[in-house]
Amino acid sequence: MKMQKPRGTHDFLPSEMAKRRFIENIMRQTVENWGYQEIQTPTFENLKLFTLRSGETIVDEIYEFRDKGGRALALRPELTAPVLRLYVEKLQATPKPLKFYYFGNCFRYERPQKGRFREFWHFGVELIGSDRPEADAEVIALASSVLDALELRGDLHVGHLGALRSLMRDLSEEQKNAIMRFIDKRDDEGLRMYLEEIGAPALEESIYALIESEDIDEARGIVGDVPALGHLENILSLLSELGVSYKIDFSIARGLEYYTGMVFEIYAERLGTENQICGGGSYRLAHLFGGEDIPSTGFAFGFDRVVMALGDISLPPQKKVIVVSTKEARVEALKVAHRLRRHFSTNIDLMGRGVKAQLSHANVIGATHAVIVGKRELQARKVTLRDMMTGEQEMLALDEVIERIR
RNA sequence: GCCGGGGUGGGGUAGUUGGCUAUCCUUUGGGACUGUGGAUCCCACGACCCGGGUUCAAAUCUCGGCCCCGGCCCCA
Repeated sequence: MKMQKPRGTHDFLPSEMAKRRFIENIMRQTVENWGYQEIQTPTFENLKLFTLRSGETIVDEIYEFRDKGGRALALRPELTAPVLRLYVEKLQATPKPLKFYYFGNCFRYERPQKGRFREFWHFGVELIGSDRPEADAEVIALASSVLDALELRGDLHVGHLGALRSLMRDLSEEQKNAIMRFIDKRDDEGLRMYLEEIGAPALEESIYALIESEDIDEARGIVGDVPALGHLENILSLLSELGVSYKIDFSIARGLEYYTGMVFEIYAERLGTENQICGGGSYRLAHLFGGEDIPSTGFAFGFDRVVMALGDISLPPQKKVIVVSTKEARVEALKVAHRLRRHFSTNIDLMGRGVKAQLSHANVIGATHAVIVGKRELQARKVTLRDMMTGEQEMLALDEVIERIR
């Protein structure tokens, strides 16, 4: 029986990898220019790191296992918790703010569909140590900047959980979280029934009025002049100054109980149901992992969805050299290839083919240049450079060849 | 976890009222062609997703599983 890869995973062939690396490098360059530094955490962590937070339901989607020492471990389902775990473990006494970025594979046991896999990649940043509007605005603007660098159009929605929460200030945490889930799911009927059940049907009208608010003043008219709105207003005006376009959206609930303030999501076109390519917000997690309470803001791009949303993109052309030789010049050809490999991607025949077949192969693999070494070249102490596009060729010294190809 | 559509060489396919050596294109390797690519011709390699059942006989019918695609649920 033929072996198959596990469900929901992917093999990436050279052309796909070239595209992914190209995209990844643009994202890296962008966040590094904003002063973020790369970190890497383990592929697996203690299971507890992911179950400490809200929602035991998420455990169903975690790849968990016991190692030979009986430790309960889990393949990471996301990277925010590991980064904050790292912060608490090693970096609490370092100058703030801390600005990190990561790119890594994550694992969730979910039903695969378009844009959703069991192994997928997250590219994200975490800004640790500031809860000022400038910090939140920077993270949003950075996400927007990543899209700009990729020349990808995205629909940015920004909200603040404080607005909804202040509407519900008289309810219990449990009730608030339940309502947030209904809103996040856009389950209008479920929400109405729940509000009646807890004896607060009057909330329905104001909740919907808030969700439909299109600016801060409108929201103020509903929930009053609460600090959350002032904070959001500051963030938004900074975004406007930076030329970032956004839509106010108080319906972003994110289902996450550790998100505390600003939240945002970015959607791309052409992706079907799973069209969210980025999610982020400000949160407090460090205290859950045994550290001092500290504010953080971050985002994560679903890298695979970004790749899909970009569709077919043309990559910068690469020089590709192949050294072609006759039998008597094989050793010299190896030396020539060795020299060329200090500068270019260079191939040499490994199949024992004749000159004609070697050139044919060069054509098949898309070589841009062929460097031919044979009896005549040996005698002249030169090599022949052939341009595979034009077919023009000329006998030159090897140093000249390197200059020509470059 | 639920619903729908699928699975034949590496890729794309024909073939199913059960029946001859499973069709064609492409790819790959070799040759025609021992110093010059893209063409042409020839040769070769290579497949019925897995398992059970029905049958003289299964790619074809049937049951279960696995996997793929799309949707639902969920989505830290």
